[in-house]
Amino acid sequence: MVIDTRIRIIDAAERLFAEHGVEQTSMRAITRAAEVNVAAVHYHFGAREDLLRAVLDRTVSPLNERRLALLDQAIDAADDDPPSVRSILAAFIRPDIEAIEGLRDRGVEIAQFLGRVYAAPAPTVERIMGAQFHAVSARFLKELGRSLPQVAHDDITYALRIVVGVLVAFFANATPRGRRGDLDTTDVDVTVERLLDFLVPGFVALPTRPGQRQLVGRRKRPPP
Amino acid sequence: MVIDTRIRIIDAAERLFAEHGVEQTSMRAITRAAEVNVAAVHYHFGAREDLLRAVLDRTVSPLNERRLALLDQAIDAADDDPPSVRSILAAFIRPDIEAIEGLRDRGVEIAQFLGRVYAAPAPTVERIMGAQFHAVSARFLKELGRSLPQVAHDDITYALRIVVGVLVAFFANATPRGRRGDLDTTDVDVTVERLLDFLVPGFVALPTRPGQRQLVGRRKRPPP
DNA sequence: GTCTATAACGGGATAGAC
DNA sequence: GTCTATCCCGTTATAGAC
Repeated sequence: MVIDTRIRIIDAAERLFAEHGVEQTSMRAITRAAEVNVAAVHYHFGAREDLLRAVLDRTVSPLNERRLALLDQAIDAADDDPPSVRSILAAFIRPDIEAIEGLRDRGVEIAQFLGRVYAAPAPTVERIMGAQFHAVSARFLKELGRSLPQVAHDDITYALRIVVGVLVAFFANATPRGRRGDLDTTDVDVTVERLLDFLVPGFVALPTRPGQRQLVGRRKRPPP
Repeated sequence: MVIDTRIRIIDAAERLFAEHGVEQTSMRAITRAAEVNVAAVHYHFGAREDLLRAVLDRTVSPLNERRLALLDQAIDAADDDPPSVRSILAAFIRPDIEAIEGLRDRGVEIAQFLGRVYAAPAPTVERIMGAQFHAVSARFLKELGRSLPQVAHDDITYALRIVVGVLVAFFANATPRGRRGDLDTTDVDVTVERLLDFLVPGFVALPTRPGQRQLVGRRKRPPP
């Protein structure tokens, strides 16, 4: 074995999926980039979708595991109190920002990849990741509900969805290697805090129900 | 002419682009749906990208025109003062929400279409719409800068990008015809206000420069 | 204006030699 | 494990009959 064909294929696929999108990347493009024969990928993975599964398992699944781990940490750190909305959202956001930085060393512009996967998952991606995404968001919704007892469940769902959208926009426009000095993500802490500064106030402004104990800044619904 | 082949083609293309994405929609699928021959589209439009241009011109461009018109209205309504951030953002997001409702009558699930176009525009879409998107956002950035003189230009750019992300999230999850009672957009006013309630606090929390006259709720950057 | 037929190509998958 | 050769499909685009 030269360097392990299997790994070379996953590396190339990961990079090309990120760059051009899953559905726009042909197996031939992947094998060309990996300098491997077309048949090798069928030998090692089976069908195209199985290769996609291998890539998502290595690249996206760990992000969700880390999200849950950070959430548990936040809960522990808060003792018996419910953790702050900020700390919950930090657990949700941070793994992606870390990944953007970390994967640059592998030459993978993961940001746009995640943007696409989160925003408009291709049917194949949906099949593979759907259950996992659902489980993670269910867990975060539960914890957010505990920290915001006066906010209706639907409103929290809605707000978390917005968080995902913000990540998508953030990723989709993250310039490769910070070119154009555009969206600098080189300092993970700064980037996370900056996003939280924008998002947390939106959660605080969520409408509260009768026994409101929440905060200021109530919103007015327009006249009916 | 049966009903005008040209229109039938655009209608079908619009619907399929929205449903499956631009790059995933073949001309054959379009002509099948339009019950038109494959060659007809070449006769009427030329190449595939020219058809795409026709669809975007009819569906997305009017949204940007309306954005600018609403922005002008907001400026007029504020007399000589700079308009509020809320009114500027309302002008930005309202046309999309209106379109989601309006196009349902044509059977077009425009929401997912816009989500894809805004989040990760295909290269072809980028070629066609890039300049227009840039012009519109430049205009809004200018006005936001006037209304938030103490906020750095980069931070406003950053925040507007987040707004786009919020729209993307909103679109991506808007269920067809409000099925699953999920994200109800039947009342445009309510939907717009709800989004603004989440977004405006984030703008208010943007960092201000020395001569700050802005507001409360300052953020801390983490230690370097 | 609308059709059929076909050119020219790229895609995923597999059989079978090495 | 890895290669070549090939099958069969769907794609855009065009030529030419009607």
